[in-house]
Amino acid sequence: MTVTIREVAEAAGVSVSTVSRAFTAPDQVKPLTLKRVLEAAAALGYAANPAARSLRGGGTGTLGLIIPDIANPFFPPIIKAMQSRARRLGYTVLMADCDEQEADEIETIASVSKRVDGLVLWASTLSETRLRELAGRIPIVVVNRDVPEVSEVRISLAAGISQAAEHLRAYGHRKCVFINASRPELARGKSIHDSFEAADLALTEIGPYEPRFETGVHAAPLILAHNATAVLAHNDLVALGVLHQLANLGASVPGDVSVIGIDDTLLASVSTPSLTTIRISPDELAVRSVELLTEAIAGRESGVPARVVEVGSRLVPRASTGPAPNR
Amino acid sequence: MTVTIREVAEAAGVSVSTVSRAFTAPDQVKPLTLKRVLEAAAALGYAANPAARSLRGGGTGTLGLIIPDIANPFFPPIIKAMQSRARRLGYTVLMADCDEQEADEIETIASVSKRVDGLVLWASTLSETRLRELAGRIPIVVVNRDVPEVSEVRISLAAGISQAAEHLRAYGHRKCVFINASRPELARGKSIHDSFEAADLALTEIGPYEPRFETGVHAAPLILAHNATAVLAHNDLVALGVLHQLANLGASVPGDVSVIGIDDTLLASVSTPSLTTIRISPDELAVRSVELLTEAIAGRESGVPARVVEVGSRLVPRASTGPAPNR
DNA sequence: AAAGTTCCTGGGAACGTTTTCATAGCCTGA
DNA sequence: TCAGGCTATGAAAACGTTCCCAGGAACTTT
Repeated sequence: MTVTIREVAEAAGVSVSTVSRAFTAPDQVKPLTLKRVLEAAAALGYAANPAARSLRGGGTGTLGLIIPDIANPFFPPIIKAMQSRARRLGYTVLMADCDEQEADEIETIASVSKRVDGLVLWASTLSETRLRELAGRIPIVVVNRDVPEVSEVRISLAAGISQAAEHLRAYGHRKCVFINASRPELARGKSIHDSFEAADLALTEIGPYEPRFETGVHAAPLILAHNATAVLAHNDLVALGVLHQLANLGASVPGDVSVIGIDDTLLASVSTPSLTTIRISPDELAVRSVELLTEAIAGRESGVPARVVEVGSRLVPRASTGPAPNR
Repeated sequence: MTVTIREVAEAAGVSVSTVSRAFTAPDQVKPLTLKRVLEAAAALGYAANPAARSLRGGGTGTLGLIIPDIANPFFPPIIKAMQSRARRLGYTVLMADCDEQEADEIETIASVSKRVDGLVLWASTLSETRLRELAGRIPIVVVNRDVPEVSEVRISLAAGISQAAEHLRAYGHRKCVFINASRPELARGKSIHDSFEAADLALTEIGPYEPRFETGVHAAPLILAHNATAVLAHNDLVALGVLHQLANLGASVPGDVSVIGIDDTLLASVSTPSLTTIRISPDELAVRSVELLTEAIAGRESGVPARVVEVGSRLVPRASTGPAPNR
């Protein structure tokens, strides 16, 4: 049924070794022979069997991607970008969602790790010990987890946050609320409070809550109660909750309150008003993590040291921010 | 480095055959022996090598899922549901996005088809001939493509559409605009016009356009120009474009115009006002397609005939629809 | 007690590649 | 002209399983 290397060899009048070389090391076979082999292969519709190849030890040609929740609109563009990037390097991406559950993540990793050459773990729920142990068995790259001797892609919101503060200050705002639902990247480096203070903006933090739409809904009246004229939300989804409830409360955006999200998901660009937000480039995230992972795979034997790369952010001003109201 | 069946056999004092049977046909090995093998395997941390298994002919244990665009918020919940369903059946899901490009789809299928036991093709761009030819080589299930002798999951919007019509009629609407961007499921069976006519509602169709946010933006003034008090949009995204632009034009929703979307994506539940929409259950879609595919895989040899199953829809009333304005 | 069954286990081939090693032909340089 | 090196090719082992086949042990049945 399925056409193997042997049949190609027969058709081309060469040995299987030569056919194999024609695909994996074309420069080692005489041009004329190469042509014959390639033509025979094309005529028969031959495609190498990945199982046999990886059994022999050539790797699986697949990169694994473990994501906490695909339904979070932050991830699809990243997955997409990783796929196209990986494809260009000859890899397939095996993506798995693990519902933010540690048990699911462990099970998923176990079932996937034999099928891939390496793993990108997004916001893993695993303990540092477990991650290091895993890294000993298979090349991994973690995103937003700081574990020694493991390559990491680190998101930095610093630029976006300080741009947001300046943006609000330029609009004359003085009081801002931050709706916190625990982003690991905010716990690092210069604090969000420092950035806002640097722009001479008073920042009140509320939470931590769950990162859901309802959190924004619940937070909206608190913003008004604090007499704040601006909000920075944990992410776009929470910001949309704020927008929703402010409308219900009769407060206009940006007339009475300016709202800023984080992530620049699809949600931000299609809301009414469209949402000013802090963008983290999915393409850059994807390119970096694939780069780090292929690097780790290539250096598996030779022991290339782990690397950390930082991916920045920037403010994308849209319609949900504007001049502070005069009081 | 990696632990194989042979080492387990040695540790348990049995042959490799027995170890293999302990995992693939436990009832064929004596309980005591089984216990010894399982313990040895656990102690060594043994996990079967999928490459070897599939090379031998046991299938890959993977289902392929080809999607036109993951960034479309309709898909993530489906992918998620398919994964959890497949996992319960012992399968892994290999998802690939192909950007709605036929060339990408062909390439993707080629690179993926050897790694999976079967394929679910969502809204494939492939010709019917190609699909049938593909079906001859590997079990496939198509979604929303009608090709003879190939199993299909078919989305039916009939129920949702007629509920939408009745819903609007009950609110006193008489004129409605439909923003068309070509959904194959609307071209089948009772037409959308018939459903609206049955509810005594005049329906004006505009388009076809591209299914984008901007399409809704562009369509909004046309709705007012038509003197319609209700809109049915191609999907939630387009509906959000309408919402956006109606707000800019000073028309209130649902005060002046009622808006209905299709798909019930995340967008619908987080917009302001929240969007009345026609829901197609992602879980049912996922369960059905996995079911059909595993069926096709199991019946590969025995030649089980292709099946078609229909997945229904229903209206989810939210805040974007209300009483028609008095004129 | 012999013959037939059933149950459990082990040996070994096969799956489709890649890669090491060997070999044969050819070229280079003195 | 011949030693030595390079190039192109083939033979065969190995990767980790599964599964067919065979055989021994333990039961039944007569």
